[in-house]
Amino acid sequence: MAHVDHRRDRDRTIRERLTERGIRFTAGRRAVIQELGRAAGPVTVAHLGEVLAGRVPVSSLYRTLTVLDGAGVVETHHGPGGVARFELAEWLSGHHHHVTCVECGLMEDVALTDDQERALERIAGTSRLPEGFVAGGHTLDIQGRCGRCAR
Amino acid sequence: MAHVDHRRDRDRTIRERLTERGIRFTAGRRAVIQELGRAAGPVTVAHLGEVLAGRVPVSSLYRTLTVLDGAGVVETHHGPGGVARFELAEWLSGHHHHVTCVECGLMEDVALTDDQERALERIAGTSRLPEGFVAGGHTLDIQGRCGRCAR
DNA sequence: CATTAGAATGAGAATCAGTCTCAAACCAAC
DNA sequence: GTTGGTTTGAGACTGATTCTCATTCTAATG
Repeated sequence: MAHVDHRRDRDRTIRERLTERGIRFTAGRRAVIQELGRAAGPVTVAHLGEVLAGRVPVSSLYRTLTVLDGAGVVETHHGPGGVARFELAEWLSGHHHHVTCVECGLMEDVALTDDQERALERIAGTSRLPEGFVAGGHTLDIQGRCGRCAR
Repeated sequence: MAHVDHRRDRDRTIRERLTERGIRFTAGRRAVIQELGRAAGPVTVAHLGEVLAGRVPVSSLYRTLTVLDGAGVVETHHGPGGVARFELAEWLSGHHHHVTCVECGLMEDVALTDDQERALERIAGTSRLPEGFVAGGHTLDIQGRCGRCAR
């Protein structure tokens, strides 16, 4: 499915997907999705809590994110420190990879060129996996230090 | 630095590295390292606890792993569920990547061919990173289901 | 071989991210 | 505007990880 570009369209698509599964697209959920759409990479619950300034309590944030993950609308990652980070699923934001700051844990999106992506796909697709392992996707993660931490 | 092959050599090298930093290479630490050397991929503290059958208490395991990580002897990863997994650093085990089971969190090592690795390095090295980000290493992670969970 | 100072250990308390519970609020449809 | 299922908020709870501190070890020294 193609990357969904405009907020309006995106919200409609998400609403449809949720409705299909008997899940409501409520204000809190919309707020979380909007925030994820703004972010430059996967964000933590702590971040969402701050940005949404208490409008959505932590327990609801976690629940919302779990529900949305289950519905395939958000994806969950675990950065340094074991803190979960969330972002819109790739069918909404486009396929991409991440850079991770080993110092502060910040994650940001990195898009590859089509050539790079093709090459990466070939690597992932032809590598010898452990017996019985069934591959789904792949992620290239580049580690280093973010602008702030690099000093 | 080249991948250290034999346990004897490996332990000597590690001892030197630790000694340089005023860190002792004690029985508990040796046990942990030996176990990491046996594993087919990054393992959890719970796993180490079982395998070492209570010979090393949890608090010591965490401390040991933290110390060894700080000394560059082990590396820490965070799999699904946010549970930390530990493995020997690459200068000891050789550069490699991982497959991750999205179901149970199992991680196993995957080595690429030299060609694949070169291609991957080129991709990581030429991708456009966020302003100010200084890249260190890269990791290709292949997600899917392990033999057990794929059923 | 005894001394000693710094390093390491064990046990349990403390922390913190994330999950669960349950009563109250909501929503969509009738 | 009633109803039944869904969502929400607050706070209790869990489980992984970290911290504390008194005790034990180690390695170097005399």
